[in-house]
Amino acid sequence: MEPAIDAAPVARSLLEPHAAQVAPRLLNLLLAGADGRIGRIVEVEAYAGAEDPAAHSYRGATARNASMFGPAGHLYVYLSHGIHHCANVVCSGPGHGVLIRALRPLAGLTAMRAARPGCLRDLDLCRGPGRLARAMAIDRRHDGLDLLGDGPYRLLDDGTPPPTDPETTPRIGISRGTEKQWRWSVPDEPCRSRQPRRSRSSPPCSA
DNA sequence: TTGAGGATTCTC
DNA sequence: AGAATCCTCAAA
Repeated sequence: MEPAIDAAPVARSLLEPHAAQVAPRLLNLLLAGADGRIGRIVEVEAYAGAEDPAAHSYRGATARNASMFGPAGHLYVYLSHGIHHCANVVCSGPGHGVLIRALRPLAGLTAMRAARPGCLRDLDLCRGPGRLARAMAIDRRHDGLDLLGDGPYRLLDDGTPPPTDPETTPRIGISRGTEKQWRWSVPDEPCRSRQPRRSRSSPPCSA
């Protein structure tokens, strides 16, 4: 048996206003879903609407990204590369959202394993945005869903504060806005996503 | 109507 | 390094 988890809903005011302000606050909160699946948020990225060329919302609202312009605390889910779904928490800034990039699995591991056949280690179940959406059974049907109500997916606080010294790095997998240090993660957390493959054109890591 | 380009992951 | 895989959006 997994231990019971005592957690309370998150206040909507936590998601105001700017995604880059909100993102590090989400570290160590819980994402809960169907079949008792719960994971602790250990890696996030901020996307900030019209001021952020890397954001899907950069050029304004479209059919795909409409939920990014809706109420804070709702989900924005998109399909990446025609294969993987990725989940964001919408912030109050227009077109702002926080991409959840990795979770540490806490409960509902059986359901997560079943959703991710071929995943060998529990550490890897939610290690990456596409993987965690799969493990939590999140897809485009959940786009726009409120995470702060009584819905099937909820953002919860079990009293664990965000880290005082989160690791800060550039965002992963984008081609514009790469100068912004808008990726945050919990230090020494094994369930963070892998660093991207070093691109041919970028200089090797000196050592 | 067309086509280039993905907020990724897995395998070779 | 390359593939899988399909939706989105800007441009024509």
